[in-house]
Amino acid sequence: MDKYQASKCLHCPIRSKIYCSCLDVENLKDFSDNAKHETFDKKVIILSSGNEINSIYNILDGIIKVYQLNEDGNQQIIGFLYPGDFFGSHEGGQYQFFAETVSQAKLCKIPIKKFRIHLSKNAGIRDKFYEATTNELSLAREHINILTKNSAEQKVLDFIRMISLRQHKMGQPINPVHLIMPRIDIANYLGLRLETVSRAFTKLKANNSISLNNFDSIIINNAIS
Amino acid sequence: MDKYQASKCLHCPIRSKIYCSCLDVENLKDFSDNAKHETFDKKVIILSSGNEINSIYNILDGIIKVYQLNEDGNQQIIGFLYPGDFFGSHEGGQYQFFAETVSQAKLCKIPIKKFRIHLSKNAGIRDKFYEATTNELSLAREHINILTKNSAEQKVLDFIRMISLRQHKMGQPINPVHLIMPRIDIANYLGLRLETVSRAFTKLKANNSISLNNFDSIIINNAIS
DNA sequence: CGGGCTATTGACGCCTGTCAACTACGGTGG
DNA sequence: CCACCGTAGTTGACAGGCGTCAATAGCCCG
Repeated sequence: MDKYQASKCLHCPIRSKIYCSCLDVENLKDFSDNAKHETFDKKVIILSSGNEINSIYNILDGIIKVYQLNEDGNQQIIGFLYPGDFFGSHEGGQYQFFAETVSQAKLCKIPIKKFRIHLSKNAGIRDKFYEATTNELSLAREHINILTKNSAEQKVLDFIRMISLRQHKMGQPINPVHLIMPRIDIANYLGLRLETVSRAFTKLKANNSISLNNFDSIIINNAIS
Repeated sequence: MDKYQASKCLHCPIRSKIYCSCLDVENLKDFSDNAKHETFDKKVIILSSGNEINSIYNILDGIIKVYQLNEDGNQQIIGFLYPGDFFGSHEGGQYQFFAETVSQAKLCKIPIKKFRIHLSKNAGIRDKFYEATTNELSLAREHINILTKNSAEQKVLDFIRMISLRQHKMGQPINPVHLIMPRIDIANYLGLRLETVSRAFTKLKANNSISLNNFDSIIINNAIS
């Protein structure tokens, strides 16, 4: 069992891209003992705002959307997470957001109590973790930048570029861009309606800014402008 | 000199609302020795994106706007800071944003090297600092929530409420709300044009949602809806 | 009193939201 | 294998809201 667990983290496909990268073999084994891999179907809510924080999740495979409910009870998507991202932390007793699978997903789940022990005794993890938070902050600000663009076409193009860079960071090519999430989620993220997003795609095709293979496979024709 | 410096932090009007609150007398004196108070006119750029990080600033009095330049070179305001807020940190070698005074402002400036020494040896400050970063993150998400509202009227009303809460956190009453920043900055923050913001104010007055004393002194008539 | 800056208001065209119809794709059951 | 249905995406028509350009009003400061 121990052997299997240790190898689980040792052979983790995303370890180099996450806070665990700073762990030595000893600590990694400790992590392995506590980490549990789970697979989820699409459209499954992993955690909900207001629930007691009990675990932190690393994404091994698949895409997760993170959203809040605004005062009217409407969903507001604040981000899409990819393999190598994690979610579920951020002090305080309760989760401040919802996390839901967009596609089928494989997650690595670590009890928050165990995780906090690592945080307290390992400065490396602490730093990585702080870094991850500031990274979230810059993603939020990038989101803000997109939201203040004044045409739907520009917002959608920026969105596609953002996803393109995101998948590039995971070692995949810039093109084609795979938009796994449905149009309605893109629209929500951009503060638009799905019809408007659909029209923006049509215009971008007409512009030759992009080409579509399928709904979800897009080629950005011009890196500029 | 030392005596004056120590009393500077001891009598600091915002100390209870900032990371310094966790300092004991000894460390406070150390802070005092390094902290420098400076007064700035309105519309003065305190720090610029891309510049080497050399100081961290606490706001003693006045309002600061924080902005980025997007790819077109346009200003995008990402926040307004009030007394008790600070800015200038966030690891990496360079500032990632611009900070500019909106009103006349009084700041407390601390060399980053000295500050990092405190960070490394004082867990209390470290925690407070991490907390401040997550707080920034939730402010950014609140901003995102406002930006996705689909009417200008709603955006402006949300903005006024946000500022109202902000000044309440500083111990001032909810009403009247003082909008120190010009309409053009509000418009920029909300992703609108200043004419649209102006019209939104007019509509909100007609609705009886708000009343205006002056341009910058506003009463929210109905806390609900 | 005059000049410059900021805010408001007006006119108009375009873009986005809304409602609705239609198409494309995938899965299920006969 | 095909018919059917449900879900997701596209397209159309129309009205209202926002951006744009322009003129006017209000305020501060010299």
